[in-house]
Amino acid sequence: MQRKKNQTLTPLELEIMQVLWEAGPCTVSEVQPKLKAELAYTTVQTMLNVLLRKDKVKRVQEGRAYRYRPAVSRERVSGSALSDLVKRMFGGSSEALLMAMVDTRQISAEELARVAKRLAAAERGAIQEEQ
Amino acid sequence: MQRKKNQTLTPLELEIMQVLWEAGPCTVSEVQPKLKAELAYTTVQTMLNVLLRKDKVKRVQEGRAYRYRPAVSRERVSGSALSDLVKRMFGGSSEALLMAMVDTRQISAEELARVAKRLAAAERGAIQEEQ
DNA sequence: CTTAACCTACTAAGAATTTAGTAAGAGAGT
DNA sequence: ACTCTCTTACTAAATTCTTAGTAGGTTAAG
Repeated sequence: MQRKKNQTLTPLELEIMQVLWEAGPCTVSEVQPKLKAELAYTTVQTMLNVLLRKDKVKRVQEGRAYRYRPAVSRERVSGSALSDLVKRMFGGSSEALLMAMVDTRQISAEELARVAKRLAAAERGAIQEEQ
Repeated sequence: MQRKKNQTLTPLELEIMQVLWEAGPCTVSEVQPKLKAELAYTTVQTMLNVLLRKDKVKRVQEGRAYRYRPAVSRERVSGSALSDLVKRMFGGSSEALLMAMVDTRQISAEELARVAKRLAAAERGAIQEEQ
C-alpha cells in the first residue's frame, strides 16, 4: 500500500498528464507520439502505471488495451505546484511571487494590472449577473 | 568537468540556499541548525559541496572551516524556477499562472489588483522621480 | 494452425538525489 | 605528548526518477 499523499508530480509525469488533459482519455500508443521526447512504448506504459499507482489517472479496458484518463484536474495539480513553489521559494507569500515575476520581467507591471482588472471584473460579474 | 547549465536546484539545495540568502555567509555548523530537517553535519557539508561544484555558492577559508556564500542571487533563482513552472505547467503563459492563482484561491482578485496597482506605481515612480 | 501485430505485466538498470559514515588533519587543553 | 573537538575529503548506501527490455497473452490474417 502507499502511505504518502503523493502530491508533487515529477517532470515526466507532468508531461504525460498534460497530454491527457489536452487530448482527453488516451491509450499508451496514443500518448506516446504526443510527447516531446521520443520514449519507448514500454517507457510510456511504465509511467502511466506509476501514475495509476499514485491515483493520478484511472483506466478502463478497451479492447485489448487500457484507456487512461486524468483522475485529478489540471487546476488541482497546478494549484498545488504553485503553492509548493510559493512555500519553498517565496516563504509562503503569493505577493512575493508576483513581485518576482515583475522583477524578472516575466510580466510587466502594466500587463499584470490589466489581467488583475479583468479577473476582478470577472469575479464581480460571476457574483452579480450570472448568465 | 560539468556540461550542463545546472539551472534547477533540487529541493534540499534550495533550502540551503535560502539559509545563505537569509543569514548571509555561513559555515557548515551555522547552516545545520537553521534547516527544518535535522540533518547530519556531514550531510550539510556534502550538500554545500554539491552547490560549490554547481557554482551556486562560493567559499573562503576562515580559520579551520570554510565560510560559504551564495554565488547566485535569490532573484535569479526564483526567476528561473518561475519560468520553469510557467513553461512546464502553464504552456509558457504567465497570464495562465495568474489565473490559476486566483482560481485556486491562493490570492483573491482584489489583492491581485492591489498588488498590481502598487507595482505599476512603483515602476512609474522609479522612472520619473527616483530618490 | 502459424505468424505477425499489439498489448500487458514484470523486471531491471542507470542516473540523480538524499543521507551519512570513516579517516585524517589541526588546535586547544591538561 | 595525549586526548578531545572541529572540520575536511572521500566514499557509499538508500531512495527516487527515468528508461527500456523480456516474456507471455490475445486478436486478426493467411
